[in-house]
Amino acid sequence: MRADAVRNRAKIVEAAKAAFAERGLETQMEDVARRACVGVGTLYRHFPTKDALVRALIIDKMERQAEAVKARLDADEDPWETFAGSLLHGAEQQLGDRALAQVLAQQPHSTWRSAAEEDTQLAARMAEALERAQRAGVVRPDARPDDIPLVMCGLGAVVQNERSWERYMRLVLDGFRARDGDPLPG
Amino acid sequence: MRADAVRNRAKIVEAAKAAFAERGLETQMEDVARRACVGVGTLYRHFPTKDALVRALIIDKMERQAEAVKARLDADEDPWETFAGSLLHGAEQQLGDRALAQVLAQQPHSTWRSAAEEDTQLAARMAEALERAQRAGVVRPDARPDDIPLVMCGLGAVVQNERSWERYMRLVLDGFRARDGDPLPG
DNA sequence: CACAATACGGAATCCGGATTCCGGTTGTCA
DNA sequence: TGACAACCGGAATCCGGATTCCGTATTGTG
Repeated sequence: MRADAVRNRAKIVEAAKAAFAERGLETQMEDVARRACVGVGTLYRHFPTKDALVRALIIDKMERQAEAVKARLDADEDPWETFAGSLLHGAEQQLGDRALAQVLAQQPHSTWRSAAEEDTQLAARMAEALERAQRAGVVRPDARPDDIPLVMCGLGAVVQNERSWERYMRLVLDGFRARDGDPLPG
Repeated sequence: MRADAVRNRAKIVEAAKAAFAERGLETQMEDVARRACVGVGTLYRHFPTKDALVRALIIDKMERQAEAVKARLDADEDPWETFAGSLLHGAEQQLGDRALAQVLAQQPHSTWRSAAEEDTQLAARMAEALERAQRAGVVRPDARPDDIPLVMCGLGAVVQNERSWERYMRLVLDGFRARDGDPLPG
């Protein structure tokens, strides 16, 4: 790849990250190009489609998140802290990236969203965090790994709309903690 | 208003309800018109804008929901049942209406969404249900009325994406029940 | 240094809807 | 029943963005 092409690609990715984080999915390709000081044509030579661009950004974000969870698991601290901390970290991630929150909350993308979650092992690692917490007896035993996407999905909506996402998170976390009451259905 | 105009308006409202419930906000004005066996022009004479049409449908849904909550309050049964039942009823409502779920989960509409909630007294009545449950000691005392929209907003996203919305609801409800642990922030 | 081979910019094109317009109908009232 | 206003249908128009195209400008190779 030619040197200028490499340089431009980097500029584009940076610009796109910033733009989508700030404005969300409505960000226009021209905005990205302008921010990157590049023509739309160039943008399209690097990413054939707006969707492809978004996909790349999201997968990148998820990889980072997966790493963060791994770090927590490796540190092997208090199981509850590991679990809750990972979830809260994810929430902050969404708070700082409108596009991420939108993708997590919306349906049309769910196909590759879940694919990405698995590819990046994010799902597996979160499951591990959950299981440890359950073994330690600090999370209800009837919680399941796939309850986590459930919560992150809801969070995506909350983060975009309401100011008190932190109350939401705490409420849900207390739901995970709960031990009395009816067991979860299905 | 001329007789045929009245008839057409009714047909349009019915068609719109069905179409938006089924397909969500992506429903096209022409689809609605076709279902109502009416030209787009007619549709536009009754509702000046797609947005106006959606607004009308949503407000209607909320009114019904407000009535349902009132009915529960009037019945004056077990406070927990009243509270949880109202929330679950809302969830079912969203399950049966893609557009409703989308509006509740998405941001751009939040302006008139909240307006509608207040107009229809839905907010006030949910608050009442919450308070009763708190007085009865079955809901944590640090929960607040505006935690409810939070949850319904998240639910909007969950309902669209994941199959197990019921697990989500139960988890959240257990969060409301919780009494130990840290108090909710902010 | 000259020539391909690659990249670039950004105006022009394309497209999927929403919204408008107007000649033709229908309902109503005297 | 006749006249007129209120309605209709749906083709034509408009618009915001994504995507394509092509004449130029850069690179790096012999």
